[in-house]
Parts: sequence; C-alpha cells; structure tokens
Amino acid sequence: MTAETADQDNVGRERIEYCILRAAEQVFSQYGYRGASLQAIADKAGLPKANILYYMGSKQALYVRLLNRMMSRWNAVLEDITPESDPGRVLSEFIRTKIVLGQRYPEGSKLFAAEILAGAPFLNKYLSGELRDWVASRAAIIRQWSNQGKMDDLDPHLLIFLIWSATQHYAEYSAQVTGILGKEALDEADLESICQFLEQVIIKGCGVQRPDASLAAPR
Amino acid sequence: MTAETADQDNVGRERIEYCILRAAEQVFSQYGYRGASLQAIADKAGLPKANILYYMGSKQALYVRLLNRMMSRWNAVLEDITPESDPGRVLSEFIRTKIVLGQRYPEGSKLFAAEILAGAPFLNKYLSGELRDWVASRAAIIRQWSNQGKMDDLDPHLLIFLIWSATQHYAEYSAQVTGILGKEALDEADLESICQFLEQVIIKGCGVQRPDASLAAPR
DNA sequence: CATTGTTCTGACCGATCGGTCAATATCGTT
DNA sequence: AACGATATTGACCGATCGGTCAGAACAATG
Repeated sequence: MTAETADQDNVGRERIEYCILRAAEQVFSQYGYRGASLQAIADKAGLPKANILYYMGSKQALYVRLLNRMMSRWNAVLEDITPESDPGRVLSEFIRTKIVLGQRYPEGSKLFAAEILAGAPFLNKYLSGELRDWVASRAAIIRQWSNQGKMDDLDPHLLIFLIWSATQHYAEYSAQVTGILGKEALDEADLESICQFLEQVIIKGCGVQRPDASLAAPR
Repeated sequence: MTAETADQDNVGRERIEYCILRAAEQVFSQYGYRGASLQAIADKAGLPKANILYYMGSKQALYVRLLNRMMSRWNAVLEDITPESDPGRVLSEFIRTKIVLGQRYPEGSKLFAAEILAGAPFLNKYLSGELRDWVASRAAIIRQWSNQGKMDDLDPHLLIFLIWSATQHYAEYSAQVTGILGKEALDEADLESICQFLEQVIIKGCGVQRPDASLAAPR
C-alpha cells in the first residue's frame, strides 16, 4: 500500500465518517442516547445500518465520539484570560462566543444538554475533572478582578453558570424561543439583539468598571 | 355503588396513579420520551407493565399527562403582576419562585427540558399559544415599567428568557453544577446564594430603580 | 487474469419495545 | 352464596432494538 492510496483511503473514510457523525449528531441530540436508534442514523446518513457499525464499532463508541468532538469545540472559549484583562471585554467576548457556538453547532449543544439531563453517565468524569479545573482557573482570575475593584464581589462560579445558561438557552431551547417569539428561526438581527442584551445586563449587573475609569462615579 | 365506596375507590385509584406518575416522571426525565420504556417505569413503580397501561392507556397518554401536570405547576408564577408593581420586588420573587420550583420538581423540570430538546413535538401548540400569550402580557407590563423610568429600556422577552434560563439551569443541569462545584447536591445555603446572586446581577443589570427613589442618583 | 485485503451489506440473532387479551382475583351489592 | 363490575397480570403479538457474520463487491498489486 503506497502513501498515496493510503491518503485517498483516509480521505474517503473521513468523508464517510463525517457524514455518519453529522447524521448521528442530529438523531442523538433529538432523542438522547437511549432514544436514538442506529436505524434512524443510518437512514439519515443514507447508509445501511451495518455500515454505521462497520465504521463506528458500536452505538456507545459513536456517542462518546460525538461528545468528545463537542467538548473540543468548546475548548477555545475563555482561553486567553488573565488578571490584567479588561472584564468588560472578556465577558462580552465570552457571551458572543458562546452564542455563536450555539448557533454553529445547535445539534451538538443539544446533544450535550441531553447527556447532562440524563445525569451525565458518560461525562461525569470530565465534569468533575477537566471542566472543574477549567472553571476553577477562570474563577480565580475573576476573583482577582473583584479584588482589584474592576467589578463587584460576586461568586465567579455563579457568574460563569449564568453566562453558560443564558447563552446556551438559545441553542437548546430554540423550539421554545421560536415558538414564543413566533419566528421560524432566529436571524442575524435577533442574535445581535440577544448578544447586546446579555452583554449590557450582565456587565452592568456585575458592576464592571470601564477600563479607563479610575474610581469615578458610575455615571 | 354508594358515594362512600366511590370515594374510596377514587382514593385508591389516585394513590396508584400518583405512584405511577412519580415513577414515570423519573424515567421520562432521564431518558426522554423515546428512550423511556414502560418496563422501566413499571419496575420503578413496583407494578407489572400491563398495570401501567391499564391505568394510563398508552405511553403517549402517560407522557402528555405528565407534561400537563408540570405546566400547571408553573401557572402560579408571575400571576399578580401589574404596571404599578415594583419591578425589583417582582423580578426578585420571579427568580426565587423559579428556583424553588426547580428544586421542588427536578424531574418535572428535566421532563420539560427533554421535550423542548426533542423539538417540542407535544408542546409546540402550547408554546406558540397559551405560553406566548402569557409571555406577551407580562412583556407588556415590563415595557410599561421601562416607559415609567422604573428600569432600563430592554427587550422584555429577552429578560424573561434570561430569568428562565438562569434559574432552570440549576434544576436541569444539576449534574453539571454539582460535578463542577464538587458537591453531592445543592443545600439550602447554596440556593440562597444563587438567589441572591441572580437577584443582584439581574436587577442591577436592568437598572431597576428603588421604589422610593424619585430620580435620584443610583447611590 | 489471479490474488489479496478492504469495503460493504443482506440476512439473521436474542432481547426488548409498546400494546392486547383472556383468565384470574378482588370486592360491594343483593 | 351468587353475581356483576372492577382490578390485576401472565402470556403473547408484531415490530424494532443493537449487534454479528458470511459473503458479495471492489480496488490495487503481482
């Protein structure tokens, strides 16, 4: 087997795997792990069911792979945050990034939500391990911001939870949001309004000081 | 059949139905509609599977009944809100009530979340009907508060979504929250901290004026 | 063309799914 | 005791579940 053919093989394999993963993400996100069926995934991918298992091994392996893919998509968020950063800018970027990710990967977001709803049987180690450390390190920096007088003295964990929940809401609860607003889907203008609303309320609610302001009055 | 026996019969029937509904709520909330099985519900209720169907008719009827029960539990929220109300008090009570409801009915909250995740196949009429009207009427009052200068000029729908998402998070994402905080469960002190945090950030973030303050400076 | 290794898939497996039904058990009324 | 109504449940149904496997189809090398 030459390197060339190996590459082509891998390219072909990856194209099929991507197709399967995309179909599986839709089905798993809608019905959860137990409610999803390999037959439904196969139908959506346009492949026979046995082919899904040939490429993915098992339903569980396919599901875990989707979870890992979604976790890695979130890794870039809040990566370059330091005690010297401007809280307003960081929180604003945090909010916008999470909203964008939710819109970019709506099925992945719902997949994650369904996993948590089920009690995180496949993610509890990740939640109380990597993710907990991730949150702790960011919380420590936010705490320093408070001590520096850059913002109010608030529990950083609860602030992170607030931004998570408020932003993910528009990905996971899209059925409720569109139903109540009477829209087919959220357009760019809606998303911009949502981002501005959340930035304004949360940044103001945390008492974030303008970076140039020293200790001047709020107005 | 006398009235007395009828009462006793109904009491007995209601006791069994309550037992079934409780077991079903746990299973449906964890696995979603498709992922839940009548056998699992029957095992949890300590009854043979055929008995579940005798009392509930079908899986779908049981599920719809659970959804309706959960919707009715939420009906009391924000019931007595008027343009003359104090926004700070109303928002504070709104937040606390939703937190308490989420803690009181964690399975019901997750059941609702799973239904929305699946695209609200059984609730889309409710969402774009009753619930939309409910939100619209409350949004109109919040709008009046803004016009009266009681708070900032914000999209009331997004404010309601914010409070919904931020409070429901602690019911539906309990697995994530406890995993990250490293706790088995949230205790009373945790809930009080969460309520105070959300009240402070959201009320301040919305620029809610103290009711006694006329047009004085924020401090 | 023959060979070899990979890709693909129809057929099948035991288990479980939601739901039906007939037989049995229980109970209040007469 | 006898009866009709309701409650209960084991057995069963066709469909579907996740997964296996033998063999067809295929492409690359000799």
